[in-house]
Amino acid sequence: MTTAEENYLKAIYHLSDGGKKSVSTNDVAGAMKTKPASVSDMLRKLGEKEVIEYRKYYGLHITEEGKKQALQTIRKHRIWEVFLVEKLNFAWDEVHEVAEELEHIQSPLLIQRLDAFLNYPKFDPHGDPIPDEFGDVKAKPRLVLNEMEIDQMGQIVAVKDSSAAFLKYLDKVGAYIGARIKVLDKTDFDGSLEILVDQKKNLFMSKDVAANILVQQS
Amino acid sequence: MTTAEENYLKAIYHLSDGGKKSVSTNDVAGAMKTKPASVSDMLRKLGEKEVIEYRKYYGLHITEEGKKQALQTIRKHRIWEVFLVEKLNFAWDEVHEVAEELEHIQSPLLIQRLDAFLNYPKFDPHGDPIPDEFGDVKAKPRLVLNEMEIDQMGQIVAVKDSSAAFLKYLDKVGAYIGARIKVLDKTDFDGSLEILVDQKKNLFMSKDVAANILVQQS
DNA sequence: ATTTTTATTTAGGGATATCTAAACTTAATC
DNA sequence: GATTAAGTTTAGATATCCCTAAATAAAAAT
Repeated sequence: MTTAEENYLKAIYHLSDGGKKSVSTNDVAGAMKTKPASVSDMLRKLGEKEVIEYRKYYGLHITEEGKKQALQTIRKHRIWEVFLVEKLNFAWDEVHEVAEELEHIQSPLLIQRLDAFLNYPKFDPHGDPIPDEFGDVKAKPRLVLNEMEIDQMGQIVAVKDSSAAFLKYLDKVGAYIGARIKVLDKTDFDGSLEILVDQKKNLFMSKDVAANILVQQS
Repeated sequence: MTTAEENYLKAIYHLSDGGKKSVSTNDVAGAMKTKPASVSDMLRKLGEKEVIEYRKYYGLHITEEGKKQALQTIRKHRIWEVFLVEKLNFAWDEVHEVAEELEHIQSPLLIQRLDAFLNYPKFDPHGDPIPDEFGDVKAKPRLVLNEMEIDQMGQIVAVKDSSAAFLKYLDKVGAYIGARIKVLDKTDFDGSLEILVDQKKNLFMSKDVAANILVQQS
């Protein structure tokens, strides 16, 4: 597989939501920032390699083999992201571009050793799970914000209370679905928390608020 | 610069002995394991980019700009080698291929951070010097083997005594010009050393023998 | 000084990955 | 159901990097 093929396949995997949905030529062109004409050509090739099932004019489905290969690329990408953030002190929003290059290095031994060096991380700095070498993905654990420990990081994925008042409050304090958070401090006395949002904003939050925020740990 | 261009320029830099010698099309084809016809094409391109000075049928000279760029690629290659050996426990003779890929990752920040992470190494695992970010190369320090400290590594580069008897002795114990060594132990009493050769062979050596072996430190 | 050998370049072609423009298929609208 | 719109594919180009075969230049040999 060439670098371009790997990138297409990875995009297709994401667009198909892990193989669940059918994907169109235009979808792929959008994701890859190329023209539909270029995509048609690539889809024909990927079809021949049997990593996708391609029917002209009707879009494509990723095959089991395709999924496996896409997950290996995703695995490498996310392991490199962990390395960049944890060892080289990159910020979590600075790593994507570089990981995009590093993921194409061809060396099973390298990724195996790197994984060990990083102590077999299960999630990347964005909170996304790292597939294992067989392509198995751990479901992202979800928990209520007030159950997190100090120094744990995660991403806000949902709220329990979706009343206008609550959402308005979240908006006011700068929290939102997708925000990356880190628990800086917890007060045993009242269960209140101090949270770092997007690596910049400090936020004090009562237990009652935290109990209504669902977080995906990383 | 493309990956292929970077690789050609690096090969040219080495073949020209750092810009001292003129290089022929055939030399480059040999080093790159491509055909001379392919090289001619590439030389024209590199000439247009003014990293080499190319005269048809008469070979080429690398330019100052070319040297600078080649040294940056070499810098990246060697820094990655240090990473692979020191952090990921690769053997020094396993790293070249992977470093050959890693050196083409385009991110000045990455190499800067990696350099810091490795504590600004001056030599790669083969004992070759790592150019700094301006392309300046430290001369390789040479010293007599018995002056090395415990745990220091290096490469045998020459002998003071080149008598047949001495060379025969070296051969017998498995030491040779180019051998990679590490000082495992030193005995103060008689100045004798215990040496690891090529990461496998243990060797006891008297002070008199060690005093006749020149080593390049790394 | 001519011939032979060696080195090098040019010409033409294949693979990858991209593009624009034109053609075609399917879906949507009237 | 015909027309229009949207989506997709094909055709033809360009750029990179490689190849083989043929042509040409330079060096070596007679």
